[in-house]
Amino acid sequence: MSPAAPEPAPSAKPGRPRSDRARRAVLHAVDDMLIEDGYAAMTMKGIAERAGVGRQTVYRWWSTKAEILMEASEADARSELRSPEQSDPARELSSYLMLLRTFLATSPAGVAYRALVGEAQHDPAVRQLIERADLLTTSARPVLLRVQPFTKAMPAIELAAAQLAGPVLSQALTTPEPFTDDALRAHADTLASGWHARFGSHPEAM
Amino acid sequence: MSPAAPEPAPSAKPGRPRSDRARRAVLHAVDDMLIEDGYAAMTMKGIAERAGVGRQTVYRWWSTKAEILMEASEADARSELRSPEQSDPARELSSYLMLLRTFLATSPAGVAYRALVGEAQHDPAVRQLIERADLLTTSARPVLLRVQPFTKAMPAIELAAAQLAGPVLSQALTTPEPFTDDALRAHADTLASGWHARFGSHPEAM
Amino acid sequence: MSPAAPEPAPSAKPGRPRSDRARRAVLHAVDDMLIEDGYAAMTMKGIAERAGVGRQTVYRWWSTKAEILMEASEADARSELRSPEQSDPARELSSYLMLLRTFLATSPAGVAYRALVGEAQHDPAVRQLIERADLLTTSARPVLLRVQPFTKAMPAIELAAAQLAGPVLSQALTTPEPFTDDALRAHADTLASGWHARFGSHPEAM
Amino acid sequence: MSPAAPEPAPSAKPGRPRSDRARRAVLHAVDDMLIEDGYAAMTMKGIAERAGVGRQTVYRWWSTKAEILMEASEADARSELRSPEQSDPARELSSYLMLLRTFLATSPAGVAYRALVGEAQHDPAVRQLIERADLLTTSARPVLLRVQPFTKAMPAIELAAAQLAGPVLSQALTTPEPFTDDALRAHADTLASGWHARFGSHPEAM
DNA sequence: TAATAATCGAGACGGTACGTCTTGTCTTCGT
DNA sequence: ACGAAGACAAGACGTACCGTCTCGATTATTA
Repeated sequence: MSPAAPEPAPSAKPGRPRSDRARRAVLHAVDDMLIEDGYAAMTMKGIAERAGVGRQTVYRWWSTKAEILMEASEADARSELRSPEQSDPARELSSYLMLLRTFLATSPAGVAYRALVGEAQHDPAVRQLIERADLLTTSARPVLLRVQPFTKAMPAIELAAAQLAGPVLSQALTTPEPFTDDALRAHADTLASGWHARFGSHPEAM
Repeated sequence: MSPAAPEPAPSAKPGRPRSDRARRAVLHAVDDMLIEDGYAAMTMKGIAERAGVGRQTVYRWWSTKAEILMEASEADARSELRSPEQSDPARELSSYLMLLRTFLATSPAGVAYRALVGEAQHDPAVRQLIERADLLTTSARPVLLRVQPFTKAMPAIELAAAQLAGPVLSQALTTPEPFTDDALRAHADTLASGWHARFGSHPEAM
Repeated sequence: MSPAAPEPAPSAKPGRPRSDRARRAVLHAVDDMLIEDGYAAMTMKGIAERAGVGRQTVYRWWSTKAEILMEASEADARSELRSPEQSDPARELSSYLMLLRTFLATSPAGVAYRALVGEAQHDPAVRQLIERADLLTTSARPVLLRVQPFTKAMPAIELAAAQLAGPVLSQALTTPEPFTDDALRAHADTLASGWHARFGSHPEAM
Repeated sequence: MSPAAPEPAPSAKPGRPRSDRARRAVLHAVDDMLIEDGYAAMTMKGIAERAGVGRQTVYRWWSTKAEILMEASEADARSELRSPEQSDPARELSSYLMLLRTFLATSPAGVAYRALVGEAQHDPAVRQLIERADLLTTSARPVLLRVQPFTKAMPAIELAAAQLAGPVLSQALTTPEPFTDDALRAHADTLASGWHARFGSHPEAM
């Protein structure tokens, strides 16, 4: 009887709206399959089947498995790399380094990131995704900004971030064993010294 | 009586010996195709056809295209990363860094190395090849050994190599632009200072 | 209101339906290739390419080239072996024999049948196809049923069919020259006599 | 002077003579493999390995597996199809038919013959081998010659052989079950009657 | 006693079909 | 219009066999 406003949705577009159920199913499938089978064994076909979703639905919203993986893991990656503020500058560096090392070595989002960096070496489109995300600089920046006031000559943030995080990423990508805590502390010390730190809250400093 | 040990054959195996012509054709094909088409577009089928070689012949001697690429580029990579001795320690570090940066950015062997590091993230077998080669430590070691006498506290070679080369490799793998010469010099300075170097203040120290 | 038999769809299955265009292209390709190149030179790969069809599409609907060939030629074979009714029993036998001889020697469907009998000796699956089709008995039966009333002791249809058609098939499979018309008439006479026929000399005998 | 040229051998050729050991090993291998794995699964490679013989050695003496199989089985086939003389003409025909049926159904040489007839439909070279051997006429001829005096109108030997043996071969090649003894006796009777036999030396005849 | 020559087993060679897999597109139905 | 199902053309995968070739070793005849 009601005049029946047939306008159930705030979405102005006609037709059936995108199914959020399908979107989440795909993202979860990708997350799971990466851990269970690895990146190489993941296929668009497999993802669609695992998600219980039509193949075309996947292709409609994403071009490659890398793109899906990016969307599935980027938020996690950023939040997991948010290094909490520390009591002193030396700790800022070393606790960030440990966070990063563990993220790359064991976190699902870290595994995803390594896979994406790998794929970026073969596929220019993935390369752009990785460059845009720039996870290293992005995650190191807050730490460096907190440490900067205590140093006399830290270089530009981009270089400093590479100096800080680059060795850890390289290690994760090319060697079997990640750095120990001691190694990371030594690395932090080297950089702190190199940046002419006066980390003056510590009386003996320099 | 018999004056000679009856050691007649250096080739003990029966059957037709391996064709060196085929081996070289495959390695050259891989080298060329990587530059022309990129790693992803390279296929075992394509390599065999390009080399004018049977498919089975490729599979007989190599398991994956990564393995071929490794054999094709490893020697080049090692020789291209042999950093010539410099007049002073500061130059040792920075000229190695520039060599490494340019190798990764433009050398065919460097492109191959990046592709292999990429593939190592997807394939454990390639991962082992990369770990065994350990190009960073191997190439940085001679430089570090020459610099070490001038520092008071350089850490273990493995860590020092990662500190030195890691940022350059990470940059090459994840960002669009390689480091400038200035940035590399700044990085060298940072490490030298961090390692408590007494560079040059004692020029006679050499 | 209407009871409305809710039988809207003959195709209950979801998904894209089978392409009849692809099916016919494959069957035609097989027909042509058998004549042009022979059975041994036909390959699943070649059939797919000749038909302009994906390889998987062929394998999806047929297991072997023999299966395709069977489907492509069975209908033709049956219709070509339908021997028209004759004015007298002696003619029934001899005209069927000539039909069969010429079918096996020159008809494309006859060539296909010979190839399939050949393959049946190597592949049990093809063997079953051939056994199920039982072309000899099937094609001879109508002839024998028309002749039977004029004989006193024709054996069971299966044996009679083998007696009638077996020599012609054997000849086609193992010797260079097919039987002449005279030979076939002599064969028909032998069987007619052997079956104690009182053919036509006594038309009222019916 | 020369006390008899030392020419002990009909083999005038220089060089190492053909190894009879290798020849027999190949023939045995083919015999065994046909029974164990079937014709289709036999390969030149497999035969060589099974015989413990080089691949080239096989190709040196035979072109195809069919040729080897022919050499391996022809002698057996001929001797197994030598039908012993019987006490009366009716028995001549029926005991030959039973011999032939059992040969085709169960004898290794019979299996080989069926495989060769099969291959002959695909390969003209094998076709010629089969035509030259003409096993049916060859084996039926002695029987027919012994029976002929007792018939008034047996056709030419080739046709008579096809009439006699053709149904049995066709049955063996295209149907699952071979003929029973009764069926073969009925077939013999039909032909005998058809050939106007007077088999009359036997009072009860006909 | 050597030289010559054809054989032997072994196994790599360039090719090519096998049957399976994944790709990205398309075509159908039901919601 | 979207979503699921699944067929479509294309083409790489790694394996098997093809028939040829190249080895070193063996076994004959001829000089």
